[in-house]
Amino acid sequence: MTTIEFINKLPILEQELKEALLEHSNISRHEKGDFIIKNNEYIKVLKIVLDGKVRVYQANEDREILIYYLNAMETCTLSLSACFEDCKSTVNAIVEENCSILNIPVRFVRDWNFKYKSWNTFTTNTFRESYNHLINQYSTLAFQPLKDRLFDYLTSKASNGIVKKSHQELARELGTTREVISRLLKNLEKSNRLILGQREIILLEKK
Amino acid sequence: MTTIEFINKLPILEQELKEALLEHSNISRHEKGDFIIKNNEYIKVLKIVLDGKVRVYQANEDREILIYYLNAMETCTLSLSACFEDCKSTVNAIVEENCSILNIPVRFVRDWNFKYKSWNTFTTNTFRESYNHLINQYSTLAFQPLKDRLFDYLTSKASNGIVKKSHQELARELGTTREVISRLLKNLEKSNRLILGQREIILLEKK
DNA sequence: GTATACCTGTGACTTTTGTTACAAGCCTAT
DNA sequence: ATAGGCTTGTAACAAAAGTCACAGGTATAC
Repeated sequence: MTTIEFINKLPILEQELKEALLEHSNISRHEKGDFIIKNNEYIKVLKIVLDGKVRVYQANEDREILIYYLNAMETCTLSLSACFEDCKSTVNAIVEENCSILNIPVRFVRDWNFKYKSWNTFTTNTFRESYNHLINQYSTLAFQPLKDRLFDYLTSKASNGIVKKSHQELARELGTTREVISRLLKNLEKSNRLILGQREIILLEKK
Repeated sequence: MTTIEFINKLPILEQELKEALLEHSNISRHEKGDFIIKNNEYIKVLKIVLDGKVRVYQANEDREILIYYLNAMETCTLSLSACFEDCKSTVNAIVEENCSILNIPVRFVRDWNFKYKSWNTFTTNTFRESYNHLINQYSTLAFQPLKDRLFDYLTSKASNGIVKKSHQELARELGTTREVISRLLKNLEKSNRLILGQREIILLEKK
């Protein structure tokens, strides 16, 4: 995707803003495994994924937990947040599928926020949606047993009832370890809620 | 606190905005135990606490978890979020100390966001700070054992090394049950990290 | 093919957290 | 002073999650 194609997909009305976006942003390409953002590094640009897929997560010594995935046309809310105050990242972002990223220096993002109405709407919506989503994740984490979180997560990620992920990946996404996921999946299989394959899980319940 | 006193404490520059705030907002007073916001109700006003204290939390059948406290001069980020899209609350908010609340109908909040620069800064900062705070809470919840979360929470809430809360209150704030908190506190006492009293916990470590 | 890295299964055990049940202490209002 | 409600303690048990150790399967690259 080119910058122009991207801009035309955004709900942006102002011609001037379109030109500013073209002038001040650049596109970078990244391979699977590249780090886009590292914990404790300063964030200097707003990152918008044009295509591919990026995993944004927090890590402690031995475990990780997913904050969000960035898919095509999605904006990294944390780098948006950083646009309004110089700060270090508290998360990592790693490329899961080769991707193109639109980079916009933070000062423009900040300025445009009051200058262009559609940009203002864009940033506000990004914050709002991310915040609401995170609150839900938070109380799910607090209240739901892992078994349920796992099953719901599979349901949400399935396409045609199939999830193509390894147990290790699921563990990283749900903040636990591989063995625990394997055990829970096996239990779910025994109760006929899914079928396990090699890097493949077939769900037996419709949404 | 009056609306005018409040407005003068805000980092608001535009005279016109000050007048609009005065004209379109109202102050309501609430007693301890009142619900300000209930789960599943529509949010129609932005709520800013002028004084007193409000607890905003999520609940499931038998447990609760704190989202945030609103103290004097603090804004309910979730009601701010609701200003930009009609939606139901996913949380409850209950008055913990008698309070005055400034209520601003959502349509003004939305309009002012692009009309007045200082209001725009105010809303953006509110979102940014809340989002960053919640991300931290999230990974703490995912990775830290309850014992550590409890101790850190006590440290953060202590004034002069003392926390005046019952075990039940702590359980509600940390998303668990009273018995669990009692047990963990007793362990912490045994390892000389604090001293337990009646509705009082004396911390034995400096920050 | 075979080496290598990833992927899955699983038993045994530990730790953490939640549940149930009950006893007793403290505080406040009448 | 005493009743009722909140507060704390605690044992015993159950369930959930994490850890360790090892075995064997699968896929891919050379």
